[in-house]
Amino acid sequence: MARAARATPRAGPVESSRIHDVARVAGVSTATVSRALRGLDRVRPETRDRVLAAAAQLDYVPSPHAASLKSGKTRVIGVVVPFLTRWFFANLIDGADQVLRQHGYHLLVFNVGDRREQRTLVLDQQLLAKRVDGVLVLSADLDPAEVALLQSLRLPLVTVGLDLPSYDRVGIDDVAVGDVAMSHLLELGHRRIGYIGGNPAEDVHIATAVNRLAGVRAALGRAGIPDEDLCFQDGDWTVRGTIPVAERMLSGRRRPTAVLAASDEMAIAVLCAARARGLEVPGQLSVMGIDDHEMAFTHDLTTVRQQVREQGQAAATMLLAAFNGRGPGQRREMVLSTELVRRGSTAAIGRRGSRR
Amino acid sequence: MARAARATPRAGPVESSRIHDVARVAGVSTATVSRALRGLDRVRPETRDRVLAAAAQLDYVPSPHAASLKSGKTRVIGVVVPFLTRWFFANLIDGADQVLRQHGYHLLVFNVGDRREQRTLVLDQQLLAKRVDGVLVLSADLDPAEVALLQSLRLPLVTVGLDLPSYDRVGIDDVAVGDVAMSHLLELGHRRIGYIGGNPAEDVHIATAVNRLAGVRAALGRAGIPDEDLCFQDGDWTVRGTIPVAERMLSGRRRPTAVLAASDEMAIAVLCAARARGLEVPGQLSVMGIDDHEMAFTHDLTTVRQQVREQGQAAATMLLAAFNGRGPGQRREMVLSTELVRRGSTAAIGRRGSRR
DNA sequence: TTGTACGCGTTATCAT
DNA sequence: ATGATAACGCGTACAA
Repeated sequence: MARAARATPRAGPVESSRIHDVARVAGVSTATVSRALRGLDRVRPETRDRVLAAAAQLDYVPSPHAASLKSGKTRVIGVVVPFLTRWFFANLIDGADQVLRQHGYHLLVFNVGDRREQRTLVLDQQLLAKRVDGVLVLSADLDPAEVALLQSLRLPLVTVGLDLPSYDRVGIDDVAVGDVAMSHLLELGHRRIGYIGGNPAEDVHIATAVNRLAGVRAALGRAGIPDEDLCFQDGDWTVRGTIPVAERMLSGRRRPTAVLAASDEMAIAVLCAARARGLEVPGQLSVMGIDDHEMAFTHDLTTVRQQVREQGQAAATMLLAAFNGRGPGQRREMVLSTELVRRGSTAAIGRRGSRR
Repeated sequence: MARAARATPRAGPVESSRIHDVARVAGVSTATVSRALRGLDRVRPETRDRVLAAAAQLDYVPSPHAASLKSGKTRVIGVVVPFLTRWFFANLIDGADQVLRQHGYHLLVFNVGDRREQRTLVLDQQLLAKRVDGVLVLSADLDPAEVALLQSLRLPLVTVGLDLPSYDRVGIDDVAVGDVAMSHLLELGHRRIGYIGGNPAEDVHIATAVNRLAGVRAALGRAGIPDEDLCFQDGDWTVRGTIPVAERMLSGRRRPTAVLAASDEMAIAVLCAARARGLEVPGQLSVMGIDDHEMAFTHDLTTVRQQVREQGQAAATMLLAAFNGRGPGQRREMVLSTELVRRGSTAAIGRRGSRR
């Protein structure tokens, strides 16, 4: 504040001031400066004011490196994420960042990609060990060696969208989500149904893929749908990658009357494939996704909403709790609610249904 | 590598080894260890091997804080960005990250939001000063005080999507982009045309808004379109925020036959508004965007493509060049090419045009 | 309540 | 080619 207010940036290289300078100006020792600035007690109010004034005057900011060296704390959180650019991950990070920033923490992003590149992460993890106070792992499936590595760091760690035994966890009930979604299609009278799930052989979203599929199967089982009425395929969670899959599904002999995809991106791919084949949605084909991706409503896509940003916030809050001495008591889990969002891409079988 | 290979994580807290331990095991001094590990010369190959072996055996990783304290280098880049979650910024960051990671740099994200919150950044900038070796500023318009602050840091800095005098810059030719887009609609015979631009009073994308508008006006001027055939509105670059704007534009007495939006997100909002009013695209209304957002093709949206990830990569490369002693010679600018992408949302006036 | 002095783990300088 | 040692800037016993 004071800094920005000073309207006259002096010329010449700015020698950033050190704690010693503040001590000199305030007429105290460096130890007192340190205590005063960090709000510790055992400092006379009057002295504290003098120190604060001197610090403000000198634009003093402690060197984080020197502080870390001594204290072992970095006020930096490592975020391990497979993709920065996907809606889901960007929103998780955004939510976490908002909370952590408020508490004076910064985010160091470890954009590890899929498993192939992830190897390069291993070394980074080492770096991570001495660079960060805690770790957020977002939907990146880790192999046992990597998990062992993380454990050896003995760092507070919270996962989102995956289940690492013994670590705090934030997520949604993916089984219920799959069930709710499929149940919606069943209630509309659909029987010949396609499902595009995540590929469990992939490296990301594994738990999500497995659990949503389990929910889907549960709903189908209750409805007593025979297997020959089903068409299951695996997608890669993206629009582009799923289009060929969707085309295959829509071109079969016994075309389904409804398709559920495990993500909205994949559902949008189904919409594209349907448009390419001249199929009317929802007249000839109902399409449904999961997530309520920010673009879902632009396609009038029925879906099951999850609160992504909120999950990021919750994960960050858990991490902060771990810092504030919530001992290694028991593991914490937080499951956020989800919600069916009916839009125009699904309709009762036989009815024409009108899309907004 | 060696670390991950060791299949037996020992129990008990892992005392990470220090340079002193490596020196002891290798039978040399810490100075030699430092030289050997950093690939400096003046180390006998044989000695280097002994050091490397000892380091591997001990899983030694240098403390970045201690190294930074002494060397002044952090191997961290600060990225100042208004929004993490928007496609454009996420892809810029992703591109930059890919290049920087390869060179051993990490990304520290400064998600500053719009101007209101940005104030909180000011203090962070101070932190930034001692934490990072360089700065990437992405389309965030900074007020004079903030610019002065950045300058006082004397740090290498590259901007993307804005023009900070005297700093390296990566971008596209937004004037040409606006011109090309509007020219496409004009060539299709449209005369009554709507334009949804960015609001120049906003804090982000200011230069983009101004320049694209200038290109649009240039094309209109050449075509001699009278002002009464135009309808200009400002959007906020997002789908949600632009829908009311689009609805207003489509509900006027003299509805345009074509609408150009300064971003694909805003163009998608126009498509939503058109669908809500039952307008056929492109039969009754041509719609065009700019960017080639990842979702543009799902709406079969004609647009002008820019290479976003590549801009991030280019900016990172420039920053690296600045580190490698490209003296303060002259300022560097890099302008990436753009390309008209014709899809099904635009058609010649009067013709029905068929959407895929 | 305040000051002194040491140590955090590394890099850089200088001597050998 | 290698080693001894002094910083780097801060936090914190411990002494006063």
